Amino acid sequence: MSEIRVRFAPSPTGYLHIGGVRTALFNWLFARRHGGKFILRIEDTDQSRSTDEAIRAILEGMEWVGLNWDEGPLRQTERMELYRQHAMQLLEQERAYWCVCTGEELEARRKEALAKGLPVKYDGRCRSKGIKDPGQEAALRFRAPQEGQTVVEDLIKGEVTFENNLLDDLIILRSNGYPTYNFSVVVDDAQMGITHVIRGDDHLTNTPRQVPIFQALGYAVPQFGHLSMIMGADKSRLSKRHGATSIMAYKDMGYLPDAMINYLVRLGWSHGDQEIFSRKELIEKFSFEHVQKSAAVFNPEKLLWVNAQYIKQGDPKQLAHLVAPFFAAHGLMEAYEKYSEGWKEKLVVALQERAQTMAEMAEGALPYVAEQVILEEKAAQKFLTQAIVPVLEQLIAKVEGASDFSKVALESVFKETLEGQPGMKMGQLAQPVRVALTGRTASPGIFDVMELLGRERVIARLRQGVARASAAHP
RNA sequence: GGUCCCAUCGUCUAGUCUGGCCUAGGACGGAGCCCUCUCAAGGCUCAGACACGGGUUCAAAUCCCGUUGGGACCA
Repeated sequence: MSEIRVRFAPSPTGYLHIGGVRTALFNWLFARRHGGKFILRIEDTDQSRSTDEAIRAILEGMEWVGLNWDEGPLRQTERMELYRQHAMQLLEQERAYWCVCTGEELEARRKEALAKGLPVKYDGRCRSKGIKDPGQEAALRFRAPQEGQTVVEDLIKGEVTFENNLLDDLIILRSNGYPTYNFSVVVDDAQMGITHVIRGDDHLTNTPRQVPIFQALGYAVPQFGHLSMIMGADKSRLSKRHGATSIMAYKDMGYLPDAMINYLVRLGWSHGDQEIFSRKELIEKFSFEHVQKSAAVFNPEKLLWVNAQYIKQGDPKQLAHLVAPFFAAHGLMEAYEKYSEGWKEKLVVALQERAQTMAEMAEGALPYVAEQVILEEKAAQKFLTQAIVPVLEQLIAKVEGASDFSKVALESVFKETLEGQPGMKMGQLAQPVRVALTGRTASPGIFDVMELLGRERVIARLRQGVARASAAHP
C-alpha cells in the first residue's frame, strides 16, 4: 500500500472540543503508527458560523495536546474554485443537473411525502429536464445511483450496506454558488489523496452519499472508519451541559495533555488491561482492530485519576514549571517564582502524590509559598489548645538549638520533645504542629513541611501557634 | 416517520471474529481492612455485568433470528 494519508477536518464554529480531539487522536495515531501523513483541514465553507478566532482555538488546542500535523491547515474557503471545477465536471458528464425547484416547492412536497408515509427525498423532478442555462436561482444536484447497493467496508463497524434507491439526488452546489458539505468533503479528500477517512459515526450515513461522488469524479474511494461518539452521563451526546467540553478548559483546570490523550484514547480503544500508555507505546500499539464500536460515556472521575497518575509519575522539574500559572488565581505567582528551582522541585515532590490536578497542587502549596500562614479556624480550635503550649515551647527551643535543619535532625528533635512528655504519641504533637505551620489538618509529612518552610518561618509560625493556643479557652 | 449504527459490572473495558481454558478478568468510582504524624499514595478484601426471548450446538457472553433499549443521520 502506498503512503497512508489521514486528516482531521474540524469546522471552526467554536472551541476545539473533546470529541474532536479524540477523532484527531485516532487519525494521528494511525498516521504515526504507519509512518503516514496527518493533515489538518479547516472546514469553513459555512461562513456565517466560521470565525478566525475559532481557527486559532483549534490550532492552539491541537498544539497543546501535541497532535502535530504534517500538512495544512488548509482552508476550504481558499479552495472554492476547486469545488466549482469538480461540479462542472460532473455537469458535463451528466452526473449532475440543474434543479430549479424552489425552497417552498421542496418543502411542500416534503410535507406531502411525509403525510403519505413515503420516503422523504427529492422526487427527481428536474432530473430529466436537461436544463442548460438555469439563470439565477438554480442548484446543482448530483445524479445519485438509484439501483443496487452501496457497501462500505468500515474499518471499525465492518460491512455496512445501504440501498441506493433511498439515496437522494443531493445538492452539490447551492444556488449561491457554494458547495455543500457532502460535496466539498469528497473533493477535498480526493484531491488531498486521503487514503483513510477516520471520522465520527455521525457521518456514517453520509458515506453512501459520498462514495458515488468519488466514483463519478473518477477518484479512488478511500477507506472509511467511523468512530463512535462520546456521550455524557445521561447517554446523550456530550455537550456543555455535561460540563466542560473544550479541551483548553481542561488545561485551565490543571490537566496534563498526556493525561487527556491517555484518557481519551481509552475511550473506545484498548490494549488488554493496560490503562496507562506513553505516546510511544500508543503509537506502537494502536490498531483499529481494538476500537470499540459502541459509544462511550465520558467519565470525569476516571480522567481525574489518569491525570493524578501522570502527576505522580511526572518529572518534578517540569511540573514545577507547569504549576506556576496556577498560583495566579491566588495572587502568588510572583512569590512562587522567587523560590529557587531546587526548592520548587522539593515542593512538587512533596505534593505530587496528593494532587489530582495542577490547580490542586498549587492550592496545596499555598502554605509554603505564602509568607504568612492562614489558620483554618476549626483546625486551630481543635489542635491549638492550652494543653499543647508547653510542648510547643519545648519544641521551639529545640528547633532553635538544632545544629542543622535536615529532616533527620528534625525527626530527632521531635523524638526528644516527645520523650519529655510521657504517654504522648507522635500524632498528638504532629497535628498541632501541622496546624501551626500550615494552618490545615492535612499536609505532606511534617518533616517535609518544616524543611520546605525553613527554620525562620517554622519558628515564627510555631510562636504564632503558641500565642493562639495560649489565648484559647482552657 | 424512514435509514443506519450499537448493546459485558454505575462508568471505561478484556473476552466475541477463530464457541469449551469464563463459577466472566482488569480499571475508575463505592464499601471495608492494613500501612501511618495528618492527608494522600500504596497493599489487600468485598459488593457489582454477559438487555430480553427464541434457536443452532455435546457446549453460547461468543454464531443466527426476533424483541426491547440507546444513539446517529435524513428531514
